[in-house]
Amino acid sequence: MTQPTGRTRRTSTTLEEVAHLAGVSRATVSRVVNGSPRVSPEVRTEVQSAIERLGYVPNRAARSLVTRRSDSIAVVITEPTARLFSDPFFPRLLRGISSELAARDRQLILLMPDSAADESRTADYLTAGHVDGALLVSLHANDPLPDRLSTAGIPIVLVGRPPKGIRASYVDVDNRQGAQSAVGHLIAGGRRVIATIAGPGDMAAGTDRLAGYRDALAEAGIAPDPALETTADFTQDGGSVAMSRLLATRPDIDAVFAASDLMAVGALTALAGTGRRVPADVAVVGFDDSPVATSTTPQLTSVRQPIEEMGHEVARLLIAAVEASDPVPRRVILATELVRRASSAGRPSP
Amino acid sequence: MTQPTGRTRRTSTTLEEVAHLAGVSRATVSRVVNGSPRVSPEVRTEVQSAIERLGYVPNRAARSLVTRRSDSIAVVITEPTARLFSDPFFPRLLRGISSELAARDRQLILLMPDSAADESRTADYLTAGHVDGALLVSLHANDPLPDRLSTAGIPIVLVGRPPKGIRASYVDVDNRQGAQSAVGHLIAGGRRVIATIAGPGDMAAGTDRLAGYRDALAEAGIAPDPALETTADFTQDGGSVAMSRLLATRPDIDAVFAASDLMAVGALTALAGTGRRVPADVAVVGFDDSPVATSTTPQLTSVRQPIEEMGHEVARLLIAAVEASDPVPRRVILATELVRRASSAGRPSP
DNA sequence: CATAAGCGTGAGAGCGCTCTCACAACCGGA
DNA sequence: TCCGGTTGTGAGAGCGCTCTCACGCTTATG
Repeated sequence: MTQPTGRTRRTSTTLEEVAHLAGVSRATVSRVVNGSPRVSPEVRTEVQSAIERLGYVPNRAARSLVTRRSDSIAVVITEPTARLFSDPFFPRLLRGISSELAARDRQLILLMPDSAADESRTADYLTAGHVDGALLVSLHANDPLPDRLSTAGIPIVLVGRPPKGIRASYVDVDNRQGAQSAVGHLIAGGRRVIATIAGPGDMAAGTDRLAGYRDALAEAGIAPDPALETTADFTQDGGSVAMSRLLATRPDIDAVFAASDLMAVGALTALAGTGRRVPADVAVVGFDDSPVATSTTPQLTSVRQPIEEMGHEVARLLIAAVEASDPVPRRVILATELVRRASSAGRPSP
Repeated sequence: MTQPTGRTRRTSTTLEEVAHLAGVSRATVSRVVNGSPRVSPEVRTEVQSAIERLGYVPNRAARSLVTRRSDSIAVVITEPTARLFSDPFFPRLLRGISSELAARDRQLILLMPDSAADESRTADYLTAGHVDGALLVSLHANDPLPDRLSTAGIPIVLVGRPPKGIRASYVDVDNRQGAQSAVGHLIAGGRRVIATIAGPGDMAAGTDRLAGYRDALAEAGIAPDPALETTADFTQDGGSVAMSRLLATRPDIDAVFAASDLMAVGALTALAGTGRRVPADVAVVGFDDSPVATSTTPQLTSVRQPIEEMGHEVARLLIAAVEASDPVPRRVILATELVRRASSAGRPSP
């Protein structure tokens, strides 16, 4: 065997070498590696020990070339800077996805386009067939990506309920139920003038949580009041401004449900600015149960989401879609849990 | 051409087809695609238009098989859960790395091992040659990964100065200088009894920031006092406990420099618990300039790190190492910037 | 004018794997 | 006993690409 010229190359062991050592053909080694049942037990163990002895690892590129699968999954995070950097949602989700993919022996290819040009390049990349499927993390309305990918035949699964008009599998937490339990908790604590700072109207998490808020009021027989509902952009500053706006029209508010912890923090700031005490004068509940919820004074009651579990679920769904090439969209909704802390303690005298 | 049986397959265009359309050989198309200079201008444009017309995209697997490069880079994040989820460092870093890799047409393969078994599997994966190099993000002391990879000939670059004994390229921020400027700012504000809550002694960021603290005191001619130095684990609770410990021995403290914003938040809580006012009685400065710095009352003065830039730099360094197969370790140190906010306002009467 | 030296291009091998097909060995039923 | 079926294994093609080598042509050099 002639040694090629040029720089050192780590020549890793090949199927051929394993086959030779085990005294069988390449095909048989391939069968063992891929778990085909059509191999006699004796030959199987013989091959396995050869693999062990040589430290053989299949060459992904070669396999990929013939199978036309890459065994890799793209995770696309298209999110404006602000939230991406302040919300622990993304690392937690990635962790969940990562552990599921690792367990299934898939590569996680991360794409974080941060400009329009980038997004178009991302779409090109994905449709070029370099990945078996894609997980789309935080879709904004009118994002052309889902359509482009569906057209190209690339399986996708979305994290969070997609904007209207997009037909695709997704995994979401039960935002509506979570919000309802949060507001129900406020009502149970004796609050009656309950405002909400909802999320953007073009995001499912925004509208669903608002719906849950209304559900809880309806269930308690409290009439809804548009003056108690406002929206913000999930950020702290937005929450602060929204709270001030609410207080200006309804100074008698005794509780507020914010659709994110960050907005709840903003609300706390605004409330403190008007001299109101939390929870004595106004109770506050957030959503997400992010770390910031325990760094405020008082600590924030919040709705916890099973984020890692979302990651697992979304990865599982995508792998199933890739393997089945089964176009029936599925959705998985995960339950939330209310975490009670000081910011929503019931009022002493109801 | 016979159509293979089985499910639909998206057959993408190949070099062969482009070559045929352009009336040249595969080799020439390959030259054009890879930017070889040995192609006449006429042929080049002819080929390019054929590529355009067919929407040709090279098959990575096939290329990889022959070049023995994967054009993909692993990013390994080995970090205990707590910090990963509360610290926006990671998403920001990933963004920086991602944009650099995308620009250089490399895939970002994300690995987040979350158990010992996982870590061993990660090492196996990396040494199997599936990636051209690896970026190791938050190395703990005694991590065997750098050594294993170096031995296997996989180029690595570290984020943050590595623990002693590891010889590898890395990118870090100037922790020492950053800490020094923070403490210098406290001194300039008239503070004299300045404590520090340092990070863990086995992390470079911990020891470097402590050194910067001492530098600033020395420069101002203030004698160091062991009773004013304590360490914590970069978490909020740790910071709170540490602050209480400091106050117990030195109730006359008039300023504290915490080596992370989270610890600074903990310190704020502990200070409030003893009735001390910030900044009137005690000034507080953090490190990281994370979003939490603006959600506290008062807002936190902090040392900002160019995290995205770190991501860019570290990716650049790794690609250079891969291409040059040049084993000379390099290090790049990036400057920090002090962001002044209310928590460290100078005292009215010095 | 002969020879050398470039330059642009094509032919063809081969990267490591999977998968189809052929085939030998063995089985049980008529 | 013969034959169709099953089972385990091997031979060999070929996935799409790069890269070496050879070749014909043009241009400088002695």
